[in-house]
Amino acid sequence: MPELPEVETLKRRLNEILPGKTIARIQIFHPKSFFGQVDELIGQTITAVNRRAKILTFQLSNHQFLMTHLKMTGQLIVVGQGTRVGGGHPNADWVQDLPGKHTRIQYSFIDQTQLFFNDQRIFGWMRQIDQLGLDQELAKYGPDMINSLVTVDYLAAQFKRRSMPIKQALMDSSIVAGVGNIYACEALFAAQILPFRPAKSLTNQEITELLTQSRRILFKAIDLGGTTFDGKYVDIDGLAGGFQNELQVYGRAGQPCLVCGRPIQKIKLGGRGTYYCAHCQK
DNA sequence: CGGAGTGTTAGTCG
DNA sequence: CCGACTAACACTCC
Repeated sequence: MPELPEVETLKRRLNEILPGKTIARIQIFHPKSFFGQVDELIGQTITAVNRRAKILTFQLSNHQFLMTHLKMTGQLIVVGQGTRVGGGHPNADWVQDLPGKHTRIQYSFIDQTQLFFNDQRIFGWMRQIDQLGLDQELAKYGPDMINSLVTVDYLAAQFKRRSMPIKQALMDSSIVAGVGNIYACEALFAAQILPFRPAKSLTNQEITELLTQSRRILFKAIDLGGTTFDGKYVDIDGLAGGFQNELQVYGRAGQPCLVCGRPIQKIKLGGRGTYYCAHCQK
């Protein structure tokens, strides 16, 4: 589930409860889910939680970092005295006893609070890393779409030398970070641009509109706490978001376009499900 | 049983 | 070296 708005939502929630907590114990249940030195983390206090692209970083009192990418199915859940806070991929682990079937790492803090990293498909990871390593990792990413560093001129320069579909260019994190499959579909619909158009074919006016709409949608999704698909879990306080009610095209194949009434199309682009309106998007 | 799923990266080829 | 394309990662649900 996690795209930029979901990760940002998670960051804000974690920042309200994790700073000041000291790691007492770490249990790794799956070797592919953790990299780095556990010893660098034990006894350290979390001072802040930050986000860049879809990556979360936990800053520690010894100037090391705990870094995580949830990929498709990762979740972070903090369980305290009668409280449960977190976010990420919505599934039954949100409500079940933890550690559960998909718990890959468990952090225990000295105040008895627990942090669980659950990840069904084991694409996600957490790692211990120092400042230099963190900088090197983050250097692979273009600026966040919601960062003002992303300008029409910047995007135009990137797009004009690429023949790949604009949707793939929009989702290419080395060009611009934080736009995943859902929000790419939604932004292209809002900007009235067909997803398979070569990136280099966009006019400056179209790029301007795409940038404006991408930002608007991402900020709105953050305001609503992200997108939660599985209806079974949307009522759980503190975990679910509300943007699923705002989706215009994603997941609506065959249903009427909310603007013109014609059926929403679904194709595959770069191996990903792509939804659009053949009439409204040019 | 086959296919699809909210993300990224390694490898290949031109 | 760059861009385009594909497979792979591992698991659950429909």
